[in-house]
Amino acid sequence: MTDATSAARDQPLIAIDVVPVTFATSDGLRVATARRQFAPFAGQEALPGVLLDGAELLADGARRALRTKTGIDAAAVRHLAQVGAFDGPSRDPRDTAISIAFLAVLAPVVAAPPTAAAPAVWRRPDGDDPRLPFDHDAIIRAALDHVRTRIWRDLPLTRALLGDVFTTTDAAALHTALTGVQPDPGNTNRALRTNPALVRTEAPTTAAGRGGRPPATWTWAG
Amino acid sequence: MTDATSAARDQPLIAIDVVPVTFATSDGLRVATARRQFAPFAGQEALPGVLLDGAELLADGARRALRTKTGIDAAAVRHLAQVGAFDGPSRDPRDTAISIAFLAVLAPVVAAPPTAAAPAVWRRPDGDDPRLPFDHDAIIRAALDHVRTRIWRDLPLTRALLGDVFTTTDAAALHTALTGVQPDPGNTNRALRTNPALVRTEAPTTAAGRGGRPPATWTWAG
DNA sequence: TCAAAAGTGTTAGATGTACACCCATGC
DNA sequence: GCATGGGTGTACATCTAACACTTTTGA
Repeated sequence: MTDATSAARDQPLIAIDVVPVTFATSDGLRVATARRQFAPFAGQEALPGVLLDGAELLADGARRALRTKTGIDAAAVRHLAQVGAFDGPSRDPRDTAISIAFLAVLAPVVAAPPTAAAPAVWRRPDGDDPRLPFDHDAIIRAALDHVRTRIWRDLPLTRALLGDVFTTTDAAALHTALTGVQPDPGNTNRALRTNPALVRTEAPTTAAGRGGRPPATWTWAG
Repeated sequence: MTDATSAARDQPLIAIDVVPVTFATSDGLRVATARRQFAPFAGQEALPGVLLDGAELLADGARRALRTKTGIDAAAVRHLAQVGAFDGPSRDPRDTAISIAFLAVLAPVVAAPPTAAAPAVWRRPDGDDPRLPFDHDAIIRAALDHVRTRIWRDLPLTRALLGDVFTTTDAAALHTALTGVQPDPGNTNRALRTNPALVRTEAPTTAAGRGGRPPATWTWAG
């Protein structure tokens, strides 16, 4: 946005790639991919992505990628955050392109095989699935790092992951999914109790436990 | 990087904007701007920025912006970090354009009026200079926020700001410049002494103090 | 009543904050 | 020696981690 010569129009393509993430205590963290329709890498699973439109906002491009590539509606997006811009000659064999990556936290979905209307495939990010094309593995790593460093500091992000009502168990499971270590249940409860952003609810403990005392449930103040 | 139709080429322009930052105990934090040569906003001070070239890496574009707009050579760049991508219809009156912003930490410069070869104007970020065009004020805010949240956690960044050899006073002044509060000198010294990344040096206390005990000097281990 | 799972209490260690006092320098 | 300013020691609060023990549920 500096030179007057806007004729210098051999710029890289601008792609938007989205890392769709959900969390549920039963399933842990999940990242969605979809089968690519077009070359390059047609037929392979990859992150949903689009080329940015002329007058489109970056966040709108991210929502469009979710909708058109995975069938996920914008209403299901609880949180959208920019992760960063990725470049490098090796990331796209076709054209030079930069990718602006977004993290999208979605409401957890019922486990279902991908259909034509909802072609998303949900996978564990640490699973040993086949590696993704482009630099999508690096993008997922950056997105999860974004989450790891901001959980409980970024309240909208945390709320998007846990939902409006959640249990102590859910919070502990999220911590385990992100860091790999499971926190002391007692300390977890105390951290939630003393968090001014949370209030305890009397909501019935949703799912049937496998025995044991049902966990406390929490909502967000304000 | 998704649709096969690479004919969809009415994408926004890709600009690279750089926030050049230096720190010195005597001057505090400084951000450089340069007078724009071209429309829009020709003649006004703004962050150095360029339109990305076709095969150019983002970081290379940032270095080119520094060189061509402020006369700062890449060798003076101690640290370069991506801050984020900025969009929005109001940010450029000419074309739709997105900007990928970089933070560039530079070796402190001797205070000198801008020349044709080095047209950079160094200003205090919190000063009441006239507001900058585009969304450059927001970009500077984001870049400084990037520094504030990473200081002492991101060692290369911290080292770039303080230099290879620095005094306890320098570290305290950096803290003051970033947070506005000046830390307890005793605690500052202890924090440096117990930081495994630092070693104490016997370097002579460079500048003549205004009286008072000269501060300890530190270097980076490894 | 037993096992499972969560909640409460308590404590040791680490970390952070504050402040009184001591030391090195310029004038 | 006196003002200036950094360094050392110490006390106190806070946060963190760990663990023993209690409570609530399902089977």
